Amino acid sequence: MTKADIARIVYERHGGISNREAARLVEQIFETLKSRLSDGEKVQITGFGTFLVRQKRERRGRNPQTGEEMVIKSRRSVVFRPSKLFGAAE
Amino acid sequence: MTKADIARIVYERHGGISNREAARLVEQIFETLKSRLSDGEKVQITGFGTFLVRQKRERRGRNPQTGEEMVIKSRRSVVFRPSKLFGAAE
DNA sequence: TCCTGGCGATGTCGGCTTTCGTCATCGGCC
DNA sequence: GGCCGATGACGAAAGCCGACATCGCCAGGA
Repeated sequence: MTKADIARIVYERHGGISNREAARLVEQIFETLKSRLSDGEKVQITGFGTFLVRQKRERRGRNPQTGEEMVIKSRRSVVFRPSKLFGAAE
Repeated sequence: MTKADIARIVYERHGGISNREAARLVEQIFETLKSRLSDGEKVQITGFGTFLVRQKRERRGRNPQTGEEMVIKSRRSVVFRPSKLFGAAE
């Protein structure tokens, strides 16, 4: 499933907006999420899950091509914590 | 940040829809995502990230309250793979 | 609908990091 | 006002991430 699929479903279910507007809305929502997460902000979508930003420390790894050890730099990552309300999680 | 914040931003930036409609849209989008992921489907939002459904095998754990060993049952989980395009991931 | 540019998946190793069970309480989302 | 999510305890097992080339597919514009 992709953004286009989501936009189509929004268009079909919502009514009153065009396909194009639906696509723009979907784009806007994910751009907003991305922007906030990039700023380090936590995002909580009740019933869906929570996006958290984690700061990961520098650590050792290796170049998988050469086998040489190298440093994986400290960086931020985004983790998703699904809501316990997800169905069929069996 | 929560669903309400996202809805407000959608309302502010999009125009032509009410606050309430914006909230419904946001709700609809995440309900759709949740539903598809619950069905085991992968969801890819280019530029944002990919949600994957993983089947995790049964494994050992322990009751944190009693210290007794117990089994963590096999189950499905959703993992999020952020796009490499996330900014400020430094 | 087509075309083109760009995004994402894939595989490799290994030391370190994260996962998850239960459950009561409280803050906050809807 | 009711429901959802965060929190913490332990430890075996699962997952992370570097580089990078290639190929499949997404997405936006015409």
